[in-house]
Amino acid sequence: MADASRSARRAPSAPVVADARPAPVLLPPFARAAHVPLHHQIAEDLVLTLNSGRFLPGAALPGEAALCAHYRASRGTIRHALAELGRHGLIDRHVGRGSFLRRPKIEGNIVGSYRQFRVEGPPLDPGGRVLSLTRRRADANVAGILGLRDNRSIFVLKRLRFAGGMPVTVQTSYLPAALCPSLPRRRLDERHLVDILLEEHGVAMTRAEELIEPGIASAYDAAQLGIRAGVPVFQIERRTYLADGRIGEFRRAVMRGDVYRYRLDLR
Amino acid sequence: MADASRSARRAPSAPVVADARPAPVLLPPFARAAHVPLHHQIAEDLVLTLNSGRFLPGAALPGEAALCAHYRASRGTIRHALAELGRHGLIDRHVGRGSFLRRPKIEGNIVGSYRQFRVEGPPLDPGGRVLSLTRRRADANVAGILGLRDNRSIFVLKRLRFAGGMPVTVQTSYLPAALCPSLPRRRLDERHLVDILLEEHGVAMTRAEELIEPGIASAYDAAQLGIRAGVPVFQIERRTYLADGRIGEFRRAVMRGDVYRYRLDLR
DNA sequence: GAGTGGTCTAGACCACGTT
DNA sequence: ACGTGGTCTAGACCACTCA
Repeated sequence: MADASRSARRAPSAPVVADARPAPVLLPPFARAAHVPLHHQIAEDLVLTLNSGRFLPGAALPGEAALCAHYRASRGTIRHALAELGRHGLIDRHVGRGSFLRRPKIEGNIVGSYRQFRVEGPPLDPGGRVLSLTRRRADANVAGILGLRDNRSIFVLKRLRFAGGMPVTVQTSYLPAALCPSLPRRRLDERHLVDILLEEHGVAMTRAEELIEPGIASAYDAAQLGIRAGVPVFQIERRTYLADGRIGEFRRAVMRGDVYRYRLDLR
Repeated sequence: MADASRSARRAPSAPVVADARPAPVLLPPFARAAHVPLHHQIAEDLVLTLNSGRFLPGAALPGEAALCAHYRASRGTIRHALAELGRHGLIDRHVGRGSFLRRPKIEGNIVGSYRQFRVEGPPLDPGGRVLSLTRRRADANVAGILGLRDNRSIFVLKRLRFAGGMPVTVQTSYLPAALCPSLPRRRLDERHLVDILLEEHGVAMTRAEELIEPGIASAYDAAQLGIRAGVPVFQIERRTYLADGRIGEFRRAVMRGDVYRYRLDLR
């Protein structure tokens, strides 16, 4: 079907307008290997073909039936491979229309197609130096963020944290006191907050969300971190959620920009 | 099997040590709805159950066979749902052992389990004001980054880019001239570089990688961006790759920190 | 109406880990 | 030896899109 080298598709009676429809994807011969999952081989083969640069974005892939024939595989296996490509953002799939080589979105939106991110830098040591730990009533601001009524009791915890012994981030955490009647200073020196809440209070933090902005080290932060005031740092807000959707911790952190950076992979 | 409420498992002759093996997951009754894919209903049901807080991390899920019976669905459907949960990082799966509620890794590593990131802020307009466009020989630095031999011809393009008419980022791009014999200033005003390379030179950029650091606006950047010198900005390095792995563009950018921020979702 | 991808089933064989 | 998840097949019905 749909052999693009045939020019007959270009409606002979209509004026020849640049169709903007790229030539469909043509697959090279395929030989399956042993000892590696077939769906994986097929996915790899398709990735190689589609990334070869021989086809334009928007090009139509063969239908699933055609792929079954070409790869001599069942539809389930083909669909397994295609689903993988779809998740990786290499192709778009539409019922009733077909599968298409994805248009590169790398620039269109500021980031169209996600991929992965990493934080590059040394891993944080557990715990850290407790700079202060107080229990007080939530003001309207914090109460709003934590989703509490005003005047509820909260813990405010300031810690300096290290990576391989080097101070790298100053964190101020706000926690509803209801979650953890006690919060011994000692434990916070050497353990992750997440672990303490889970193992000593049965509170599971399942999800977190971070907002990252550039900032400038204040004199106070700089003194703690051993850097000069005014140098660039990351300012990070984190909300950590409990299983039921409530916020278990709200945290503001200042992280050294000379030690850490974020890496994004886009496709 | 493995009914943890039976205490017989705790080797009666051995001393009673806390086994650390959490109670297995017990599923509530399930009734399927109409008009929504079964695998999706099952996945949702499992998410709700696992996130309910009734089970500890590490708890074993029923085997696939048991799930088939419980949900009265075929194994393919069950596996479809489980694969989804696995991808979302809610469960860990191990051949020969089973599936388990995932242990929260949110803090252990600086980021144990990734999820997604977004850039929050207005989308970039295509094109932008060309501040300068020169063609010159690559010095050792740029040649090294682009993977070229010294003295190869490159384009150096400085652009001010906008979002909804507001200047938001200053970009300096380095491109091997071999990719695009011509690079008309005019086109760069109104089109994405990626699109120009693809449609006018048949060069497809398939992948990009960004490094993000905090920085401080220089007097020059600030003037272009309409902000004060010294305010925090993002400094972004981007390498964009061709299908064959070569670098098609190396770019340094300064982006307003008061307009954009990064959001990470961790699980 | 023909072709597309989405869903679902039933059954098979396998390598792996535990016991 | 047994149960686990991983792979693969063959066949069915559906809703959707397009000509």
